[in-house]
Amino acid sequence: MEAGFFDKVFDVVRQIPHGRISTYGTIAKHIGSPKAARMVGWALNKSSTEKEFVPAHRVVNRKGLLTGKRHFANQNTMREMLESEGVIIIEDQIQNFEELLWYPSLN
DNA sequence: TTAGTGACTGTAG
DNA sequence: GCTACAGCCACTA
Repeated sequence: MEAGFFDKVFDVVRQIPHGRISTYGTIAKHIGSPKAARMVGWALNKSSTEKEFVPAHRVVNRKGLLTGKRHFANQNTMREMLESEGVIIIEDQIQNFEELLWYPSLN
């Protein structure tokens, strides 16, 4: 079995530390396809079917905007989960976004 | 099988 | 700074 694009995405996303965030492009680039950022979002959408929890709420677009919140059960879920981790969000926009941004490290 | 769609990003004007 | 377009891969109908 080879890890597909989705599996790689899940693996990277699960490495995001508590209270930190990352972006679709950063993850896609880490996997090897910077232009396939869309697929990262697609994978996260499917992540709800994964047995192991995937912190999809820690992944936002490059502006620090919660563009994926509408894919959660409730549109407040994503913000609430992030806030519970200490992330400050105002109108779907992550504050101190650049400081919280986490870059995947090569294992 | 083909066509359409999607939680995005980088480049160009 | 903004808008417009192309590229990327997988899934569904």
